[in-house]
Amino acid sequence: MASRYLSYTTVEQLHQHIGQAVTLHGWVQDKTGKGKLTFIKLRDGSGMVQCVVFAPNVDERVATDAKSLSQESSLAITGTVRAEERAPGGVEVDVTDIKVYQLASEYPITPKEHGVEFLMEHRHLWLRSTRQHAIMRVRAAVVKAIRDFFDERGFKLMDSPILTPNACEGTSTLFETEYFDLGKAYLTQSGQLYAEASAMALGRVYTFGPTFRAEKSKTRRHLTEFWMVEPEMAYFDLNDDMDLAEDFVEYIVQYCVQHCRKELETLGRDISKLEKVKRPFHRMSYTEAVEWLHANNVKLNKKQPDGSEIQIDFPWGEDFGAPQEEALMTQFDKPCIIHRYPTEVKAFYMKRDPENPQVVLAMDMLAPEGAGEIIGGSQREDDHDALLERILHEGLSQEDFQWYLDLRKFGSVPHSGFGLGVERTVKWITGAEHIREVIPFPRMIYRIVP
RNA sequence: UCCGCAGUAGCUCAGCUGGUUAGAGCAUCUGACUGUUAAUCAGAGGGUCCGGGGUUCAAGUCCCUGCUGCGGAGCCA
Repeated sequence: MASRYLSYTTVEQLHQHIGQAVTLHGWVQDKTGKGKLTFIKLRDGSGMVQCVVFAPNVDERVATDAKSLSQESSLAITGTVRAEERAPGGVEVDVTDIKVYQLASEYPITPKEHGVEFLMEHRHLWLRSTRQHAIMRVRAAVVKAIRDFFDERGFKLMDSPILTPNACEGTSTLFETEYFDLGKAYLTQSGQLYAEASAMALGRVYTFGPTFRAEKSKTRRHLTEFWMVEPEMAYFDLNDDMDLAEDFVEYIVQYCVQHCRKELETLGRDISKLEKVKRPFHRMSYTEAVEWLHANNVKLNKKQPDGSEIQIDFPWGEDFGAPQEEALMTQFDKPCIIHRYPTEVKAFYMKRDPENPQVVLAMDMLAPEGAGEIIGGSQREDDHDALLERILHEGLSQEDFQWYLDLRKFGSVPHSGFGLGVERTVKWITGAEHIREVIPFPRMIYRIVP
């Protein structure tokens, strides 16, 4: 592709240049030598290629430069592209010239193994490693799939504010900051309420941005700062919402299968499992799920007042924890939507099921292979008085939510939406062990550096 | 926040029932080698045994305490 600003070749394009002279710009991923031969593994962001320097064939200066190269030194390499069966990418470069930009010294991340703490402290450098490189490319593909999916279906991007005056859901803890003379402001934990207002203006919208939770969660599924995409649709009921969520997740996964095959192979991901992620997904109500837990003897660990733990039959009305969700998903090899949860465990803005006021029209999507919850959504309460009653019942301030209540006074309609956690989705697709690997610079309860 | 585990060379770790000079591999530096890809071979340098206190003739090892990190739970996407 001709370009005004890209005057050099990238590793990705090398197979189109066999037999030609090219100049590559990148970093030394690794170097080995054998006598008069020096092998430089060059990484340039698009991929990696081995470059071969044979001392008798080049200037003495080039041979010396090649020998002096250290891991992560930056350089430009000029040479001839040659098809090479032994090379992983099928090509090698016979070097004729080297221009060193900077010689790195004592790069801390070696080709050997490292501990998590060490790698996290060097996250800014860890991102250069093959595995992290592959994960970040999948992440970029997931984000593109998300945008394409909604943009191609007539949804409008309507970003929600990050600084907010109050909580969307009373439960979670919020990051707090001073806001001039207006008192406290909080970092958003969901753009949903604003997405609802946007949907009443534009019909079908989505908001996409970072969200913040000051919960002291310490698990491999939690970050304090994570990205969430939240579509909101006027005139959608819960079934429409679930259908859309299904289409959406199928689209993202299949997009990655198609466009990130190389990356997924690098990660050792079993792609056949992702290929199975096609509609229809499984669906069951909360009540059916509880019955399944009973039938399969999955118990709930309950803490006693004296601190000891006992196992009891899972009581209807309790929210599922990670052990229950994991048990439920063992039977499925594609996602499962669980719907109609008990009113008490869900947020105030969810609409009660007209057929059973004990439950709300909520739905969560659980991903297979232990990935857990990736989507939470619901049909929203569209009746002014019912919503007000829920707000007061939760002990929330009517004044804070006046603008939100207004949406039910001026042309209220049935509407629904959901939120998908980008990092949880990338974690599932890449098969990463821990969520900290799937965002460039993770923010966690005990880590904010780098 | 609660429960459990760990901290020894730049990195990953070993170090027995407390015992005299603290170990390996990788990384780094020097040298050899025309096909390496976690190269190989020969050599060299490299330590506040997490901090503080205690027990003991003697502590990397035992006890107390603090700090840091890891795994899990709860909360959630």
